[in-house]
Amino acid sequence: MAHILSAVAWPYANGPRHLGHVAGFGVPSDVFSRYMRMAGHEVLMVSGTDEHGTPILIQADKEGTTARELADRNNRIIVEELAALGCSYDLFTRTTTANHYAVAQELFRQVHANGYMVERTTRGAISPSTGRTLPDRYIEGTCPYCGYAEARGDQCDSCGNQLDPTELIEPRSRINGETPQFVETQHFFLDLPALADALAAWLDEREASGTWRPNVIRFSRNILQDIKPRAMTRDIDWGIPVPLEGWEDQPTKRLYVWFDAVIGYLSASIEWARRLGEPERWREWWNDPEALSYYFMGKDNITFHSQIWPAELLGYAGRGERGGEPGAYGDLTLPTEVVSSEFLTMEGKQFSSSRGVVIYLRDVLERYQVDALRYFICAAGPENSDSDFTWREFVSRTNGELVAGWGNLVNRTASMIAKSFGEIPAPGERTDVDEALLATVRAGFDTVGGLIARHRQRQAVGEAMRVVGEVNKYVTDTAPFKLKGEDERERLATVLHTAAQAVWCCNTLLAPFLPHSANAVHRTLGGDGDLMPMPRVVEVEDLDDGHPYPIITGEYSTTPPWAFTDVPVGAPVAKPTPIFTKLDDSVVEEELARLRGEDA
RNA sequence: GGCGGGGUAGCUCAGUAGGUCAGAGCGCACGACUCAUAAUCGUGAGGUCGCGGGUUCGAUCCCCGCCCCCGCUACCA
Repeated sequence: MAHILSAVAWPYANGPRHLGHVAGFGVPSDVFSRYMRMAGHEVLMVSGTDEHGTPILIQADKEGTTARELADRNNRIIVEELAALGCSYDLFTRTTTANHYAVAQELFRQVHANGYMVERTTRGAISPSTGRTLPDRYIEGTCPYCGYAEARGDQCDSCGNQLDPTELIEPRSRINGETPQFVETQHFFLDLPALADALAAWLDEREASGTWRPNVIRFSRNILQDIKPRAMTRDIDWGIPVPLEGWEDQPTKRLYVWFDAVIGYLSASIEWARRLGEPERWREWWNDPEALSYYFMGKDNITFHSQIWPAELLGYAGRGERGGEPGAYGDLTLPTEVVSSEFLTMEGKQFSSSRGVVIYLRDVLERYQVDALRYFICAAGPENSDSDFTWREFVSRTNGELVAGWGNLVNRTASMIAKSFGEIPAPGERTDVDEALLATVRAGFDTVGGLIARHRQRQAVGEAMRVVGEVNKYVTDTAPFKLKGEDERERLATVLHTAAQAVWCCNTLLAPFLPHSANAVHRTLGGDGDLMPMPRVVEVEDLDDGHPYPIITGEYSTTPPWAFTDVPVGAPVAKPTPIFTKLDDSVVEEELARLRGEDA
């Protein structure tokens, strides 16, 4: 048994999440966490909404509200949709808690004290009317190379040249059109070069473990090549104050949103322990060198998890070339594995809320079964390369695999049992066919479990479905529906018991992927209550400042073991109702019309 | 431009440290069966494994060149 930190990327609180988001981090992290709990490990799964940064501020301005109000609203939306998806967080919180502020400031202070946070004067663009940093992306103007009038400050979309915003002809703010001011400004830089050797040593060790996905480790090594100090503060009035004398009171200097967002993994762990009433409990996942940590995210986040976050941890511990010592949190463990997904596209195009190429999670959850979506993501998600979501494939996988394959197996098995016995029958003597099926099912636990542990969920779910296929074949071959004679009664009982036993176990194999329907199947076969625990949304108050907000949490100690368990002989089985809903082909056209903006 | 990923049956993809490696699922055709949401089971057709060279007894898998698609390129998160 190990302590496993399941660290899930923090969704940015600028609106509801779309399928690309949950395919990248939501579902994979939940499958992994649920499986690890079933396998007997002590899992701590944390995340929250990331609420600082320029985009939220701008959007709030646009809507005539405050950043805080906007964050409150979007936090609630995201909490509700992730809970509905069944993501079993121990704590899903947010970056605007007093606890998070304190933890982020503690890290900054110690990294600074250890000498890895250096002050520098830089030239940057600010908005003259607000004094806020104007990120390169928010400046546009005429490209000096090709004359394109709407080049962005970081890159020209027309000719592809990389730009410096000062090169733009007639630069203007994309936010309000004003001319940006290029000013000298003081910022703190994380001295990544001073931590580069330590980072490289850590990556060497991680690479040697052989478990990282190849593209992730390669990319991480790559960005280590020309590593430079990176600014960790911004001129902005929305964020965490810089906890140093002379800086604290400056209303326009704040920590860079990415500096604080990754600290959320630690602060959420601490908040979880505090809410539990055992405030030091988080240390089991963070101070024990044997503890394992897995970070789930989309590939656009790799830099922050395989470089910035480990650098912050190394700097905090004083493990760079300048030495130093750990702060109050002690020596914190670096990521065991950065598990990055690729991107999900949508009918061949990249998701884009602004261009309307988007399917929001909540819309899907409103119209379709949550496990149908989870199934699609597990079976066809962007695990090792980009993958495409199409409504046609969604319908075809749901109908062909979930409904006709798995759901129908449950249904035909339960129907026959209900009709012939009304309860799970006790088996008579088993034949070779029966034993062979049970052996196949038993072997499934090692195979499927091993694949999930290695983050090969597509193959894992495929393997589980292959076992389902074997059970369907068994039912067809043994043809219990033909065993009608009184002298065949015992054989019938044996066959139906074996089928029920196999379905019972397949349900366990599929439970990390399909937790909601696992509960339905469980009851169909006479099980008591829920098989898989579900997260719940709880209204809480900030532990330090009383601000109310919703969290996702749960009691997962009742998680069933990842093992062959006996189907309850004698448990009543009634005529079943189908677990999964078959989708009409018209869904495809309907949804495509919706995408085109026609109301269906 | 740089870095990375990918181009394998109609579709979605797996695969080989080079020699039963030409595969799976879906779709299609045919057959079996009827317990089940017309679900299930079996059989079959189908591909010069992006293009051109090279190394080798032998390459889809290694090397070189080329074409095409996609992503990232670090102060948006």
